[in-house]
Amino acid sequence: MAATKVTLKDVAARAGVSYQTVSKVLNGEMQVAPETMARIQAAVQELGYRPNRIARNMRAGRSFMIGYSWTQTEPGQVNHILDQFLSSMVREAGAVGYYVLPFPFLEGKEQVEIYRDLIRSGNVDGFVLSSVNYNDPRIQFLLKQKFPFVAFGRSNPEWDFAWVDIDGAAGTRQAIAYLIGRGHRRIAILAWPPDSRVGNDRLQGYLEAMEAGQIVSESDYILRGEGTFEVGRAMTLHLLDLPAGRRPTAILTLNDTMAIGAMAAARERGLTIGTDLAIIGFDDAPMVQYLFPPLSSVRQPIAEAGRKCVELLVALVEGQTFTEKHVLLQPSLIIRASA
Amino acid sequence: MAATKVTLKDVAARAGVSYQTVSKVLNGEMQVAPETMARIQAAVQELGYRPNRIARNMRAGRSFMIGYSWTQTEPGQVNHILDQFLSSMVREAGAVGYYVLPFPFLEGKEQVEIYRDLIRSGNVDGFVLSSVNYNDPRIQFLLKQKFPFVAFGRSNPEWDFAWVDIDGAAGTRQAIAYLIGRGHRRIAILAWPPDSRVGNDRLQGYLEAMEAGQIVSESDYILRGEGTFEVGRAMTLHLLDLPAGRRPTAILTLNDTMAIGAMAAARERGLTIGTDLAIIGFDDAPMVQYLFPPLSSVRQPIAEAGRKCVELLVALVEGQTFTEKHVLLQPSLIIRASA
DNA sequence: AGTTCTTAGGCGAACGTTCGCCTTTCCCTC
DNA sequence: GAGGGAAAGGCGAACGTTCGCCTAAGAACT
Repeated sequence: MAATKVTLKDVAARAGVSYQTVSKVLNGEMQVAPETMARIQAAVQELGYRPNRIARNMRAGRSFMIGYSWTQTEPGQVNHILDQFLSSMVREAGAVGYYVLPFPFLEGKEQVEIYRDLIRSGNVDGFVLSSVNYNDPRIQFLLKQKFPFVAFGRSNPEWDFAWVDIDGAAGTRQAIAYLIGRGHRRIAILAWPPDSRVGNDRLQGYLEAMEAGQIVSESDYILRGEGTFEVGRAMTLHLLDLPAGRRPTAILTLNDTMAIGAMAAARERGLTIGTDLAIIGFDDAPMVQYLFPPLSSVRQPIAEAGRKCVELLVALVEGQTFTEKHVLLQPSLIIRASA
Repeated sequence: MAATKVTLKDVAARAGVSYQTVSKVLNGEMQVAPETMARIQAAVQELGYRPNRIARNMRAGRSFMIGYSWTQTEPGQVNHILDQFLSSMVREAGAVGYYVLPFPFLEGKEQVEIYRDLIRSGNVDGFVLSSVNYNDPRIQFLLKQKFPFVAFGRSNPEWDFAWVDIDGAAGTRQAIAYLIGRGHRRIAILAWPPDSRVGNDRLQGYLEAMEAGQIVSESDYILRGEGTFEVGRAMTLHLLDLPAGRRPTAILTLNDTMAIGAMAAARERGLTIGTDLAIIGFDDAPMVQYLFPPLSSVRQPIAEAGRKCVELLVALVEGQTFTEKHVLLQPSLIIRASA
């Protein structure tokens, strides 16, 4: 095996030049005689030389690492996002000479400490933040430190920072417009508590689309709660217990888990999903296409978001002047049998 | 902001000692006068010093990084594993001073090249391998290079390497034993092609449990195919079309996606799942508890596997003599309404 | 009184790069 | 024939650590 690491000096010795010359030649910073070039390349090839990344980073005073951490989902929830998002970040980062460094996600006061530590120890050149919400302490901290970062998700509008987000309102607008087009008028939405920025964004789309369809959105069609199966089921049962003329004919939920809860409730009430009651979810988790009936849902371009986050961050880190520091990606409505 | 990084020399200047002394004191390799100690600690605190990880690694000649890559799932499949596995690796690694370095997963000939590059560039001290199968070229390569790695999953029995795996046969044994205990005799299994080591392992458990229950396992109850919804559905339709007296009363599948396909098939034939036909899946994906009816499945201790992989790898990297280089973890059967 | 031991800390070197500046050679031009 | 410039490459230094060895001074022992 390559028991002993091959260094510039080994290559230089074999090629008969100084090791600094090898470095410059390999980095294209120097013109050498063609035969010297050939000797160096041969030596590199034969010894299997690769520059030591640690030494290089040391010299550069940078790590070429992008810090990323994510909330681990509680059991019963899926993080189908992670695979796509992380994979695309890793790929995009690799293409421009960076790596992604995952680190544990902590809640509360300690959370910012990890970021501080990673910065001070020179472990990362920048961060990508996930699960961003209002008043995010990480954003506050990083802004104060003037340390490069890109948020996947928006936060307080008065803060000035780079972000990539999915246009949730556009997603719900599409869904509602579709339902209206199918003749629905009594359309309910299972939304999230008002402290969720993502939830508010998506709810906003519902309101806009209802207004655009000239439908007065009744307040008892707007229910808020945690995005779980149980909450989705309970809310739906509540809606289905309204008097016949007031019972909604369609329900939009802000995630798929709630939609599955809604489907369970509809089944309990003996309704046929898709005809008696239309249901549309959000996220398009991989399995929802196999539900009975297959669930219509709003799909988010996650991989694209990961790419964009890295692209923006690298531009920031390398001080490039770039056009836009905000990227809003469009989700798409996937229609299946449930609506 | 900490525009300029704080180094040992800054701390030393403020504490009035040489920077090497600061280093030794912080690493507990030197006794100093209590007041000197206090001055040093005060300086560290005031300046917010953290050792530069790159410089430290450079000196150590190691990266303290664990390379990891995973197969990105095709759309329609979930990688519910990744979140748990990666989170637990990151956590465990962090606890012992390591980080996890994700890198792109490539198929084919290039795959080994990435590993070679990461080794030569000193990027990682070891690897954790996922999606291991027979004749895995990565294992062959790393064994030849004598480079530390731990596989999550077994491979060719004649190869001697450290691995952590889930006892798939034990999982299917439990499932079949349960079905037999419930009075089932005609039990089919939807298995995978014989080139899948994981699939063969799980199938083996089926065979053993059938034998233990003194049931002759009929070859037409053992179907093999890709682990998709469509294949699961098609195989199940085939089984349900057997003559009445030969039709299986229970089906075990090697993953949840096939089980969901099986459920769809049963529904198409007008059967009530759980009573007319028992179905048990494998993996216990987060959403299967919300299916109708909720799917029984075999749950794997993924987080524990991630922890163990890191534990073994670090022991290998640091040359510790350790007891066992093979860890076999036990899955558990989760019974819900489908069986 | 000389020797050894212990305590407290200093100093140079090294890890593998990259960067800036220097030297040598050769060719061309006036 | 002196001067200039390009081409080809060498050399020292630095990034921030850690490590091994050295020194100075006082205490303790013979």
